[in-house]
Amino acid sequence: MADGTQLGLTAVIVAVAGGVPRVVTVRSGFEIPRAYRHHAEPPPHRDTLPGAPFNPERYRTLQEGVRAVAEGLSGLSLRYVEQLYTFGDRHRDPHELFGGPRSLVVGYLALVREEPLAGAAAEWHALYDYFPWEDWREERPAPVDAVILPALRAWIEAAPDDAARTRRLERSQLAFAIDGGDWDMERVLERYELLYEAGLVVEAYRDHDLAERVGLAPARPAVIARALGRPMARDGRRILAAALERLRGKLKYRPIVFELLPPAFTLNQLQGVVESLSGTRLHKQNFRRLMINGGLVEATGQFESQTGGRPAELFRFRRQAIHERTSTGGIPSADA
Amino acid sequence: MADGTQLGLTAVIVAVAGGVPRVVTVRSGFEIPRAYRHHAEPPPHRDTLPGAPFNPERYRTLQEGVRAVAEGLSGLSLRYVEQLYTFGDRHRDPHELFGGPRSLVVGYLALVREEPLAGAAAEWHALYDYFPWEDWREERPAPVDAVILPALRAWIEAAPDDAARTRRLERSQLAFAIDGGDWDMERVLERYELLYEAGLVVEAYRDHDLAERVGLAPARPAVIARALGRPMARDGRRILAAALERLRGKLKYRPIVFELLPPAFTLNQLQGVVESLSGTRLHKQNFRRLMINGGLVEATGQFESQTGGRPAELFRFRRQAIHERTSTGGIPSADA
DNA sequence: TCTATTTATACTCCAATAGAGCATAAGTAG
DNA sequence: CTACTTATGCTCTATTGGAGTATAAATAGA
Repeated sequence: MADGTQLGLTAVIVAVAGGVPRVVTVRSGFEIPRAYRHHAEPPPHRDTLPGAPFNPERYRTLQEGVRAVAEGLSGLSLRYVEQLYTFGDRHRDPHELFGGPRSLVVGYLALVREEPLAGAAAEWHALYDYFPWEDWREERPAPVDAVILPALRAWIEAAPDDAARTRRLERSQLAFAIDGGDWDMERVLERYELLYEAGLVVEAYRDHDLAERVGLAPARPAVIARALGRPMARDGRRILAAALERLRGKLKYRPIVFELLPPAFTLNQLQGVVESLSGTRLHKQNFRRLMINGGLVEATGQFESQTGGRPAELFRFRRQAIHERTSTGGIPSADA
Repeated sequence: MADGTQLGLTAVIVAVAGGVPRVVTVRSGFEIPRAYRHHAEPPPHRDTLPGAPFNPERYRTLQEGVRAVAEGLSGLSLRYVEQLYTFGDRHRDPHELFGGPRSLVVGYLALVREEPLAGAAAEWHALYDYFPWEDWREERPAPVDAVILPALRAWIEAAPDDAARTRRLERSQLAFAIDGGDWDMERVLERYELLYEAGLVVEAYRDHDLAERVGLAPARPAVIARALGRPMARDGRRILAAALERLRGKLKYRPIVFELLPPAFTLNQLQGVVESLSGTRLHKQNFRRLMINGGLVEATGQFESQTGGRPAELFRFRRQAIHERTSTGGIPSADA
């Protein structure tokens, strides 16, 4: 921009296959500028969300812009696109730390049916590799008790004053259900941000370290307790967290899961996709009841026999359901 | 930006007093560039949302940026700030149509307790002056049946082909409950966008007309059925619609109303604020039950006697309620 | 062929919640 | 003292949501 900032568009492209939610990443083209080579090695991790600077001459809307970029990089056809958030914090991007312009990124969520990737440099990665603390389908994720809670307690204690301590404690309660309370599956972004601030994800270290090496005031404390999850280039994981949060929130009241499924599917497949994204197990019979009585799906009369048991009827999404206020679109409660 | 776009920050500052939700506007400084004066008069309507270009040197985050701008222009202290959406459609801004750079705007929602405005050029305006079809507290708003539904039907008929007709019909059903169905109070932005496209708000005409005068391809059909509601400068009403939609959506599950109220309030005041924003009437006894049993508020033991009847107990917000998963934060159902 | 196992589907039970209304309390205005 | 207004307490009932039981229809292996 005229004022020395650059506007980028970034897409979180999500698909689910075999109960595993995945996201498209591309190889990062980031190189540390020559002038700074003696300061630092290139960051070791390169998973990058597909994106590009916005070209205002070419595209009438931002959404057209991301669509073109994301479809170009991945070779996929996006079935659903939704704006997430615009990120513009200083010092969370190595480009900027090495003297590049201040970068602003508009993040988008895109849903597709999983297919092999055409783009040379694009690949699918399991979503929960980036957020191992978010998948509660099998059991309470091990890192929560083993790493996160103790580290958060230490971080709370280490607050500079009482007011800060209280704030840290309240945020930890809300995001991670520290000291009892319920874990709210939707607060994905809050959890990531807290882990970043508490120094539990590598990106916090990277940003801090780079800032220091190029002589800028560190944005965050340098205390790194332990790195959790697979990192991403730039601010990628933060955008990804926003995407998962939006997805989980929307599952409850808008029928967007169907964008991830083939035209005909069994109720078990449907449930599997919902569970994989929401990160919890659901009560099968109630899920059934909700989908059918809620009018979200209708039977096709055809059957799938590769179920490993009794054949399952194939259903299709009832498009009219969108117009019916009763349909919650939804998710029943979690189930042990 | 380096690529000929400009990034602006815009705030929708909302307060409620006496059952009337209001929003801060400033006088627009927009002048038609000299070179184009012979083409057009300045637009007649000047209500403008407070905003300014983002200064990346000065502010570490976008949120710091809007805060400073909005507090500076209004003299208010913002109690709650939340990013809404980033708008970047071409041809929806007179600045751009007259040869200015492509403008991108990050919209924010801000909540305050209503106070007199210090800023010279800032003033409060009733929110529903801009969206007369959104206030269902007293009765079904007159413009819906008198203007909107007939005009939408004509617009649907006038579609260029069958596919477009179907799309227009489905969107109208969803947004305006055309042909029966329920009016969904939350779909504020969808309704505004539809009215814009159907030529029922003056902004559509303004954008089309300006585009034509400066020799650009018209972005929208020129058919203007009738102008509804008070217009705003630039893309203001669209951002305002996004703000109201977010507000209505959030009322249901996050306790944000309290940001609009004094520290102690009667349940009737609380209900009045919720009703004024959600645009519906609620069942008083059930609202009471939900607030108290849900643990959202606690009695102070003090009483307000200026009620016109039996004195009402004053309550305060229970901050801990945020941590309790049970509290819906919420709104009971509508009530005739 | 028979049996164990797996998955699908139907149905029931019960507790919690939400919508609606009635009744009473405690003020104010005439 | 009466009529009216708003506040507050409580009940009744239909709906919904969570959990469990029972039955159906396939496959795999003895």
